[in-house]
Amino acid sequence: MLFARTFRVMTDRFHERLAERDLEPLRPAHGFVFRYLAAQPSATAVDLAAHLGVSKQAATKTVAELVDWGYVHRTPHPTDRRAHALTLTGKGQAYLRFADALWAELEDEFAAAVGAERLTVVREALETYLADSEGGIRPVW
Amino acid sequence: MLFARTFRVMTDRFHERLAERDLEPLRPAHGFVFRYLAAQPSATAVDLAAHLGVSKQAATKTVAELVDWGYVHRTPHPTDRRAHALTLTGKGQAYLRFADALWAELEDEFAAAVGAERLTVVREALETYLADSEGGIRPVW
DNA sequence: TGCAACTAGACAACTGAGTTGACTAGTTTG
DNA sequence: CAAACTAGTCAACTCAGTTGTCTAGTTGCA
Repeated sequence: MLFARTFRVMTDRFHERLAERDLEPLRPAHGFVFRYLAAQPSATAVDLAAHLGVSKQAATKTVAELVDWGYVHRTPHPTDRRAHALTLTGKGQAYLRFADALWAELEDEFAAAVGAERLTVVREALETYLADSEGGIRPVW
Repeated sequence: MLFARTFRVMTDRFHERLAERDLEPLRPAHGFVFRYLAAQPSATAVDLAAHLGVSKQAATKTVAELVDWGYVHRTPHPTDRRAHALTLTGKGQAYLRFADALWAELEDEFAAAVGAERLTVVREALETYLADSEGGIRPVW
């Protein structure tokens, strides 16, 4: 429950600050899309769906939104004529940088509240735990 | 992002184990309802809605489900003839104990992965951060 | 005291982010 | 080569929320 509540507080703050920027109605799930596409250039919608743990249709819908908004573009897939390769546009990359800065800000506040040493321990602990738990990640928010 | 992913992994595990018990289709949000009602006997649906950060109608729906499933019951409100006081049934309390045990199990596994000392630090850090952030909590899951 | 303003819960219609099903055209494999 | 599989698209559907409305109950103030 502690994790849940902490996560909630941080996410709320993230989204409050995001809302101040008057961007498109980006959801937390979009964050995972951006990150995945940044890490996997030329991913397809089906790849993304598997990664996100949703149906291909849901992934395709999300991608369509991001394409409409100018964050992602679709190019012909190098080897499969049925598929599109999805890549972040410059706007998408700029958003990712902005989001990273925002999360860094929130972590700074966490450090201010609990101490930088503790934050370091927390980080290490979480990284260890996640290394031990590798698998697909699906956003819950 | 670390928080998000950690949270996700733990929640997934919680719900996998919950599914093994063949209970009603309880959602993560229900967890918050149980806890709130345990802490606030005689809460009303509107109280719950405010706490959860949802509309009164959404809260009422959720309560109706839990009433149907036997976890919550409604009694006349002591002072307001329009309202119902919501309380956990024995079944509701038993579920809460079970859920707590399950979270404790997950925390044990966390400790096994990262060390009990680190878990303690993590706990303290999160509690400090939350104490600094008090406000309504709404489940994101 | 009476009345305007407010409010709890219920009912209803709606939204949107997912789901499943179906289909066509493209791909893989034996 | 053909059967089996699959990417993306379209469509219908689900469900956990939303907003709007309404009636009866409550509060506060003149």
